[in-house]
Amino acid sequence: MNIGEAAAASGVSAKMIRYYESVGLLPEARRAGNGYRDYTDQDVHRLRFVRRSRDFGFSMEQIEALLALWSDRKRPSKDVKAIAMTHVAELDDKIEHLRALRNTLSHLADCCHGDHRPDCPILEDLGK
Amino acid sequence: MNIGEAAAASGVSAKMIRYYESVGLLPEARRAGNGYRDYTDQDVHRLRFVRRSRDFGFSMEQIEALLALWSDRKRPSKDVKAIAMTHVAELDDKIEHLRALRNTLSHLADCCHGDHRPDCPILEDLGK
DNA sequence: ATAAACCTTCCAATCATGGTAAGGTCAATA
DNA sequence: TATTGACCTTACCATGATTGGAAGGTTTAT
Repeated sequence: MNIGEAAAASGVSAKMIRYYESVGLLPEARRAGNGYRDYTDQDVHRLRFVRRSRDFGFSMEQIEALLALWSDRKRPSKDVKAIAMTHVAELDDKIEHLRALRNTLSHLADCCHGDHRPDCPILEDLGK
Repeated sequence: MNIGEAAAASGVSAKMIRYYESVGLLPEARRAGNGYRDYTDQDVHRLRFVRRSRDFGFSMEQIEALLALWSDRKRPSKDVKAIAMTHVAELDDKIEHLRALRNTLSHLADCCHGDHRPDCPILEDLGK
């Protein structure tokens, strides 16, 4: 299977497949006689795993660890859970941070009459 | 005032002050006789404005627009409010996206017993 | 035969920030 | 006065994840 077909089947762009290989997240692909990368269904399975992990917002470092655990049929589930819980905590932090920003900004905007007049509590606050 | 003093007074690092200048977010700084950048209290005020805008998560493009409005004493407040509301909407989108991820992942983690056994619904889901 | 659609590698850009290296300047101290 | 240390200058390199393009080789279909 060409890289383009593997990309279409996995949802990971050909660009990213090459990139993941170059940084060592994925092993070097086998090459066909013409020098083209050649992928199996199992490779595509792994690519989909990577894509789904990315969709969950895991960092490449975390994905590397998850991939290793995924390949190890004897891994203890607590190792996986630890990575997942760490990521949940990271997400909680980000969400809380954004929520606080959003509320402050929204409050400022509510106080701005938003018409042709120049008075604006938003700019006043930013200028403090 | 040297760039270091301006950095300390504004909370924007000297690195970032030079960077903002290089990309045109800030005008080129006056130079003292020795070639050092020279800042006034008003410059520091502007730097603080930029820093606070960054703290709010505004993009540099948005900050550029906000700076222009800030400098224009006749600006209509609705122009400012429009930028702020756009950013609130962006934040809402991000928050909602992260919240959905967080809940899905948290649910998967709840279903993982997290012990020495290898069975793990998290990896099972990622492998789908 | 030719054109389109692939593939290859290499290089550059994004955004905001930090680091570092090589060199000039200024202030205080031995 | 000489030196030291703390500044400043410009110019690169790196990050993380991704996209874009150029230049060139291969396959496939017309």
